[in-house]
Amino acid sequence: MATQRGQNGKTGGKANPAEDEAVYQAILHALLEGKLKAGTKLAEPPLADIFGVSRERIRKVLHRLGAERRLEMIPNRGARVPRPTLDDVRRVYEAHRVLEAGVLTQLVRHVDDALIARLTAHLAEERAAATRGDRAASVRLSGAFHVHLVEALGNAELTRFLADLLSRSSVMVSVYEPATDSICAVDEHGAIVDALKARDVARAIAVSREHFLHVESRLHLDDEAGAAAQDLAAVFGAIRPRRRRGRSPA
Amino acid sequence: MATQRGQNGKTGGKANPAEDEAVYQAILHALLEGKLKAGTKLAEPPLADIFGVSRERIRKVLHRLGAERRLEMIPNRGARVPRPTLDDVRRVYEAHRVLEAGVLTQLVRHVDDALIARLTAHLAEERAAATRGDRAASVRLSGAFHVHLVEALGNAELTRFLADLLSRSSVMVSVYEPATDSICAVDEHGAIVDALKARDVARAIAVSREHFLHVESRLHLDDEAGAAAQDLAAVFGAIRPRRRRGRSPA
DNA sequence: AACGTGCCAAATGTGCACATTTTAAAAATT
DNA sequence: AATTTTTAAAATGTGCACATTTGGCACGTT
Repeated sequence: MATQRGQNGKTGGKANPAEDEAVYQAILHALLEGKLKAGTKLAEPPLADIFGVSRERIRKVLHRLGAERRLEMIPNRGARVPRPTLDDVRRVYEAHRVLEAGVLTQLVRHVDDALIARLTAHLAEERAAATRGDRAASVRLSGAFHVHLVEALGNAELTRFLADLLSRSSVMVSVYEPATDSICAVDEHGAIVDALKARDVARAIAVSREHFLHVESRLHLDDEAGAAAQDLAAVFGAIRPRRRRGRSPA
Repeated sequence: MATQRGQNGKTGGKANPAEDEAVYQAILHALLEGKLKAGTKLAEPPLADIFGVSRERIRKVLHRLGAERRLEMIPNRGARVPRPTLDDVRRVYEAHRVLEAGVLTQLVRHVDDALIARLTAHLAEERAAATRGDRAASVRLSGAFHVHLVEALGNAELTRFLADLLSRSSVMVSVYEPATDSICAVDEHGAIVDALKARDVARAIAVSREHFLHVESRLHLDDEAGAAAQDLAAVFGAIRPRRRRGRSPA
């Protein structure tokens, strides 16, 4: 058997329903991790080769990521990792700021001791990570704080919006690294909790606003994203060693 | 030629790139118009037959609509028009309310005479439609008012969020018809503009909040959505008269 | 040597032929 | 007769074989 078929010997076989998700998660993870540099071309044949799945499998995932605006799809020209403008980043941060203002407005009507306790506990975690010098944990917990705020409302739609914004901004930090230190200062998060505790909407919003503007002001263009980014199999650690379907006559 | 092929005689021909969009728009429009009742099964073969395109074309569109959460996709079991719970509708309205609170908070910082003028003009349109008794225009303009508010911020992300919520709630009104009269009272819209004019954030938010709660309170279950909904070709006015690929032997 | 033109390889897009699963209807058993 | 089992038809999922388009490279012209 010279030519390698999909994954099982059958012609139109179906088989693994979770394989789509695996490929999707792999590419998404690499994207969120910042391993895929902006402007990188994601061609179907090499990816199919790397993951050891059929091309249509890759194709479906790529188009899905395009629909989620995580990849830039150009008709007849494939998928590329988007190169966000500085304005794009600002727009995302502004949207996050506006959304959180609404969340806080609604949240002061439902604050109870349990919520304050949870947020306070989270602040302790953040401080611990900060003093520990664990930068990765700091970034993660910093984002999680804002997630906690929306989740307190228990509205799946709003939670989804914020998750969308957060994932998008986390991609962008790889291009416009917003700070050498932590993304969000723990003190500012603490100030938001204090304002919530006092049921002071105006102050909570003001602090939140200042907080975001503070982060935005630190953004600066990291102009090393010229082009390059020719890595590919190196990004995904050669998940499955499988060669492309050979054309050898016999 | 007994069996009808895709759309051109070729086997793997590509051809019309806008045909996907046409089918997508047709189904989306029928969905937003409320012509497709909740729970209706959208099978691929009949739709391919109706629109006169290949099954994979339909397939792609269906999955896209599923990714947008406009259709309920069940693995190996196809697509159905979702049957939103009353909680689902409330959640969407709440999200809209919270989002608009944030928008208004940000908007009072940027109000100028031009914006007030535009909103006032829109209010005039709404009143005209109301006194004219044009219910369709009233519903449309009522939604457009909230769109105007976000668009004033000039943030594409926020505009997209609101458009998403608005389209979703407009689908739901067909199930839980929120009012026999107009969706939004023009007076309440006017009150929001007044508060904006006075740069009074708190009042603007309060009015907006009451406005949404008012609409939500009118929601009631229209329990005729048992099942039925067996229409199909009737919904789409038999866009293209083309019979399915026949199995006739000769 | 610089620019424009034509050609060839690679990549994307699409219909089709199956395999698999689901759904229903018919048949058989209790 | 009602319920379970069997069976066939319909529908969904997937790989593959093309057609179409794109991009680059060689060749020829000015």
